[in-house]
Amino acid sequence: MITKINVYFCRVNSLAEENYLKAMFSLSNDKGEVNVNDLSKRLEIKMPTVTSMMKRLATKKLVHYESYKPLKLTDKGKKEAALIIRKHRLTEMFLVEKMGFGWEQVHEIAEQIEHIQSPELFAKMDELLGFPKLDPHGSPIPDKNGTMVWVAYNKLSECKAGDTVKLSAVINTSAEFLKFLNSRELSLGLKVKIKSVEPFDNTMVVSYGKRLSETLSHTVCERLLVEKV
Amino acid sequence: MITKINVYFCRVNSLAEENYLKAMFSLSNDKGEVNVNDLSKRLEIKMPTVTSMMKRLATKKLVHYESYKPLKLTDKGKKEAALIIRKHRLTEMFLVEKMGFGWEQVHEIAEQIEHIQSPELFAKMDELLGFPKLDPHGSPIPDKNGTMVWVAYNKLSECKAGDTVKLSAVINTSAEFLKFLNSRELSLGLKVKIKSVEPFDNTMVVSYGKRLSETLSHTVCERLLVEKV
DNA sequence: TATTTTTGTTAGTCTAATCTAACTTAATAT
DNA sequence: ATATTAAGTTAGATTAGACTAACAAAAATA
Repeated sequence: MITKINVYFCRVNSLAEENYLKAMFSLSNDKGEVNVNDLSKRLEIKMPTVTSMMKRLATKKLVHYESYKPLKLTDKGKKEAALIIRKHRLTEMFLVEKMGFGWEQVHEIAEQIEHIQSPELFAKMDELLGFPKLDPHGSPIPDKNGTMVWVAYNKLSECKAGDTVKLSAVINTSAEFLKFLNSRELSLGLKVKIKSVEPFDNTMVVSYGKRLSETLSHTVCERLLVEKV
Repeated sequence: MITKINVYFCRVNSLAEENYLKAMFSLSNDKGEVNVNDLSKRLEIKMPTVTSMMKRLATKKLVHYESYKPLKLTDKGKKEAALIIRKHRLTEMFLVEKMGFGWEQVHEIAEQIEHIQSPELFAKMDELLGFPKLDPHGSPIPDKNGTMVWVAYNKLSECKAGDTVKLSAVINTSAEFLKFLNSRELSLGLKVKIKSVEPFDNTMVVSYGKRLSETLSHTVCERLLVEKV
């Protein structure tokens, strides 16, 4: 006799749990610590609720919890969080690059789709996007194992005349800023040569692609992250 | 003073409620009636739970509920259900046609994505798919208002020699059957002419596209729905 | 028609996830 | 150093959504 075992939908962590993990991940300071209060504010959930959830996540070995001490994700917790962020960022990229959404439209949708349980779906997005390492904000996309590769970027504004750099990421993306980048044909991966820096206002004159002399304001250069080449 | 009103996420019906509505819709008989028992079995949820949910859906005017009488969706309930089915079918089609999934892989994923709250996402899928009226099973896709257009189909097996018909839908799709159709270049929308019907076993000889003489078994003809042209 | 079976309901329990009120510990400021 | 404020916890209530056990109504059958 065969016993039927239903494994339709094996959700390891609930939707609520996933949201706590993700928020903790993004709020962690350099020591990996988070305050109950900050978490409470971020999630718009009252502190006692947060405390009780932390106790639960601790029994699941996702969080180190000790009364009155700062919260910390365990390695397991970090990995789970990174995998959710992976799904979020892949979704955002997919919506923008493959479905024609505007960048400002996709966050809300990705907030929901990041909870979908289907490794195949996200593997397919990854494939169709060409296995990107960074999303259009320049934030790293964790890999299938939840590993996030952080590259040490420099701001373009910190480079000096004569440097040749690769455009790798963008800080504090706004729809307007992305439109500006588009209008100047500035895209991630682009090689840019710094021709001169105006000492008065830190404006840079750069060349790239077919554009041999473009001027970028300091405000713009502060928001562009580059790798030296 | 401005009062902040958060309307981040206005989920009208919970995930559980949506699943009840969808199940009721698909179990409804010609009178639009469903039994508590059948619903309970379909959802794998015990009858008392179903009863109590029905009372809740009744207060939300989604279900007509009277003790010991068959359940019925209200018009409002039917509409909500149809909209979920719309999302499910658009998702399945999108996964197959735009992302390269196999038909057998997409149901599970669509079961989750159908609950995503984002009219924009599904409008975009609809657009990218060219506003399809039928999914690859030949099931109708409800429109944005939850209206489902049912076309009166005939089985191919019920047609006679000399008829020319348009292939419009498929009954009881299995991965194997769809593979078979692919291998013979039989696709929805295709015009097929019936050359002869073998009276012994009801096998049909048909021509279509570049194939001037293909033989289709009765089993296959029983599963192909057509419109006369 | 009377009995049995199936279907549906009621009552009460449980867990997840939220809340408020009251209390405790830690941090800040006088 | 003490008083005040901020941060964190405990206790207890609430709602959604599930369950089991027991009962009631309707349908099927003898």
